[in-house]
Amino acid sequence: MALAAEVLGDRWTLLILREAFYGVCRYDDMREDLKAPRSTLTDRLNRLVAQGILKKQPYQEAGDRVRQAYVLTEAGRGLALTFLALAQWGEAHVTGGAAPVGVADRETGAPLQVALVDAQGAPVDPARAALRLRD
Amino acid sequence: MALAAEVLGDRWTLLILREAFYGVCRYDDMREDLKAPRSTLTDRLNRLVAQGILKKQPYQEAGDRVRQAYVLTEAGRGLALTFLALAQWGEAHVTGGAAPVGVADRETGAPLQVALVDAQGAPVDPARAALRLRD
DNA sequence: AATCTGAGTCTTGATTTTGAACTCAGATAA
DNA sequence: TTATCTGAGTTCAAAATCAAGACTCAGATT
Repeated sequence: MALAAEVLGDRWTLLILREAFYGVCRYDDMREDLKAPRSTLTDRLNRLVAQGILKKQPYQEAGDRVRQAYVLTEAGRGLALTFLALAQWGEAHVTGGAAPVGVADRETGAPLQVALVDAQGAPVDPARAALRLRD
Repeated sequence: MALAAEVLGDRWTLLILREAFYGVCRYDDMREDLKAPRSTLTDRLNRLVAQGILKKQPYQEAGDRVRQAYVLTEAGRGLALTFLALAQWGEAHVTGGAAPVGVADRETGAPLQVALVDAQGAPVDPARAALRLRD
């Protein structure tokens, strides 16, 4: 988990990833949303690419030259659960209970939750969880 | 989630919380584990206390004066799922697949997982999740 | 030829972080 | 009583990092 801390342990990186999950993938769009300084944004994006969490994807719009988009890689998409858990926490503990947002199914709208489950899918209290060496 | 980023968007804060989840709660123990500079550690601990994620708890060992321990509050413990999800991600994507650790039940040793589930507890693909405004 | 735009780089002053030394309060030892 | 030890911090100068804004560059448009 030390490496994971290396990845997420930065305000801008966290916000950039949130943008990426929202589907924002262009430099200037992120810059506008986040109001991050250019040099910082460039630095964080490059770092995320080097870490294999984002990748540059060339794209071209009609009557314009080729540009780069930053999109989540497979590993990057794997962080979704972490972000959802964090959003769920913020909702419950930061926003004073009067939670304005929740996690829901993109298509059906049904409410979803991040939870700890055992091999049979039965829910387990997070207090019971511990990191263990695999056999 | 912007506030959540405020909380977690810092390398030392993330590592301090990991220590807290491991049960380390004394200033000097953390300092030794993390090798963080004293001033930074003091600053982050105070910040976490101000944010209501840790609390100071006086304790006294035999033949010693009263000291402060830093323990997770209810809100702090609520971050467990986020950390477990992060650990699970690190395991799968950072540690190159050959994962040495996993999440398991503290008592029975049964393997556990952080997962996205619907209201009935059935697993859902994280790609389907979106943040939605509550009705 | 002049202008515009997305995506950067460069420069410079401001803020943060670091490491090392210093402080403080109570317990114990001499 | 004076000295010493320890956990838990402060304080301070030097080093690293960040922010804001100006500058660059390449290709499309006027």
